[in-house]
Amino acid sequence: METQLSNGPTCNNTANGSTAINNCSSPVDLGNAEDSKTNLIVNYLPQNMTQEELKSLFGSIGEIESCKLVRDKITGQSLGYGFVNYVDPKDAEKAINTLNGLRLQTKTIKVSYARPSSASIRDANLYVSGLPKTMTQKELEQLFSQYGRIITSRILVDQVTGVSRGVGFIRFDKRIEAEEAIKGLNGQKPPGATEPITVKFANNPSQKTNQAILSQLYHSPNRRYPGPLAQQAQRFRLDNLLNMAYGVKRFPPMTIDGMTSLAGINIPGHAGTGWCIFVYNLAPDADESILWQMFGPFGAVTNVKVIRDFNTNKCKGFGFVTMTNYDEAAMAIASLNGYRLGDRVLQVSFKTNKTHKA
DNA sequence: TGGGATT
Repeated sequence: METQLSNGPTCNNTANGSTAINNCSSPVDLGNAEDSKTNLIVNYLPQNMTQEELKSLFGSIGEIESCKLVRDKITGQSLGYGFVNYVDPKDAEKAINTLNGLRLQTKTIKVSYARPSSASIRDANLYVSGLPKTMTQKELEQLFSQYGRIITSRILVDQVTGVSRGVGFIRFDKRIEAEEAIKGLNGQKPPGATEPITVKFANNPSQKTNQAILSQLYHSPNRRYPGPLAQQAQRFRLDNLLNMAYGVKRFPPMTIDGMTSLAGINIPGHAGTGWCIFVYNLAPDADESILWQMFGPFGAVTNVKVIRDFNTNKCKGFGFVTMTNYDEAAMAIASLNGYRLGDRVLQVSFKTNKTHKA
């Protein structure tokens, strides 16, 4: 077993082999008085963000009527967006003004009014390939805007060079608009282009998630899970992120649910606080951040604690991590037990009732 | 040949 957190806390990476040019158009105003002015959709959430963290963040603005993080029905993985419905429309507006564009980890979240849920707005996302490498996002939108209202657009670029990969996405307001755009533009040459473009419906996001999960579960040799570990090693939880956000955004202090109240982790196997994991053979200078970084990629982590000597303040060699979901905790244990951190091989298991005296 | 916006 040689799973490695190769670059440690500062490991620099992005999710895949490509990144996108600016994908955030500004939140749209509601043209329809019947539309809700309290219900928001929040996009581009970090993969690991939990519903509770979403609620904590948006609850700092005002009273929330309901809040939902959208998850894959099968795997439970976050699909990276959610809904926040406020009691007061003024708070919804304030949340857009305050939180839209907030950077969380590698993401820049987008906060906008949710459109009324309707079958007509589903599956309205197009995959476009064969674009001229010189085509900008604005030009792409101009090309497609004749077919309807564009909700989002994006052009994928090479991660290293920043050059367009000739591939993009267009999300229309309505599926019927997307259908018309396919009819009108698939196989056509854009103005000035030498090659025709391909326009088709994009894949469904949850399918990809399922593939990724299955790949992690069944196709990784030797119980290694390089996806989450290598790609998401630098992920921090909401409290870290909010500290960063304070410097930029200035919203009122808040309590992070389930984090400040979970200091007493010594209660063995205590029900209701999640699954407690014992981590052994940490270095004397280990701190909480390394635990967040190692375990965060596997799912919802509510608490970490490094046990330190009272006098020296050095780590006694072990610590604890609490995770909300059993399967995520089990995955973390399977992946991280035997993991080499520096010159130490960690032992990771569910916490038992043993006492560990050092 | 590819990000992730409708509960």
